Amino acid sequence: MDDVRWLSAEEQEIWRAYLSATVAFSAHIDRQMRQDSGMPMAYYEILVRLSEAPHRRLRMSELADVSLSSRSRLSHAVAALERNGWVERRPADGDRRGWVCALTEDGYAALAAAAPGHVTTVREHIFDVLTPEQLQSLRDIGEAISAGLRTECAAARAEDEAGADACDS
Amino acid sequence: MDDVRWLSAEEQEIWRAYLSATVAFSAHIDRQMRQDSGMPMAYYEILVRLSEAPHRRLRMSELADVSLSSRSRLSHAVAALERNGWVERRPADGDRRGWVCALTEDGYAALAAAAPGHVTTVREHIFDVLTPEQLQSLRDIGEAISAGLRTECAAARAEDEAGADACDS
DNA sequence: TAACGGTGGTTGAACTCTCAACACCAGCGG
DNA sequence: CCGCTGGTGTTGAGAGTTCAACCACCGTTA
Repeated sequence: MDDVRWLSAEEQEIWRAYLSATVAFSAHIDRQMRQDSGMPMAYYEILVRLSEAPHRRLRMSELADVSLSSRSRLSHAVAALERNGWVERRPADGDRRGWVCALTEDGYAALAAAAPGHVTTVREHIFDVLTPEQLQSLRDIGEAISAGLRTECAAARAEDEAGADACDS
Repeated sequence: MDDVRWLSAEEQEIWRAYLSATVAFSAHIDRQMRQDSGMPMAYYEILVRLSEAPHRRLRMSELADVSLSSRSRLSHAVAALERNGWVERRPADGDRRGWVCALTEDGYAALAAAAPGHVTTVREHIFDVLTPEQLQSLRDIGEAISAGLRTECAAARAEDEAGADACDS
């Protein structure tokens, strides 16, 4: 385990460029969302995914998967959103363990109010500063990284029969 | 302000690819750092920047800038790192307002212990899954996004004489 | 020297996230 | 019918972040 493949000087520059941009931009977009709409980006993502689901409702576990959050985080987040009157929790029919989370009219209105500012921020800082070629490359890069994370989870699950494989988001 | 330039279907796919990858990867690398070294990525970044500074020490404000964190966050973080014995705070000479933060030997040892696992994770999920062309593109993309964020700050400062321009990281 | 706006840094409260239990139920095998 | 394993979702405590004051000090100006 001592033969670490350290980063070359050029690799370090690439890694720093990636890290700086993603950290700074995610901070920027999160701050924009909090200031203009009073919720963090993670909550906005939950509302978006709900709004795109059939009947604007989703099982908690599915909602956790698509909104890129852990189950525990989703539980806390939905509790907060419910206090705002933006979502409702109802028992799932057919499985007395499960719950479905449904977007309310107020929640949809809050989402509609938040969307313009969010989209404008994304356009200004991503689509307006990158060339079409860079955007295509960005898609490929994102998919490659996501695929790499998924295959690591699969590999960990396969070779690790002792459970607890730490691969939830 | 009603003419929002919404995202096309293809733009939405690109944005989703970017968002999924960055959120999932940052969660992954943060979890790796917490499990293996007991500190979040933000703290590791602080130690790294300190270790690269002359005499392994830096003014608080400079440290905040290079480690991509707000002043408040850095204050709390350095307080925690100081409790671990990994950094020390000393008054800055020449300016009785300021403080310099210095990496201790224990802090350097903690950084050296954390680095291999961190670098391995970065290599496996970035450099091993992307082509040389994609890596070059990733650097350009990161620099373009960072530049866009900086120019927005400059523009906001220029046209906004009422102060409070919200451009700290 | 006294006032004053600007900078450096801290603090505390509220909020969000993570982690490790925990409760509950489904499905299956004895 | 009971136990057992696994999946669903929640809870509470602790850690980390944000935001809005706040204090102390600098440099400038009157």
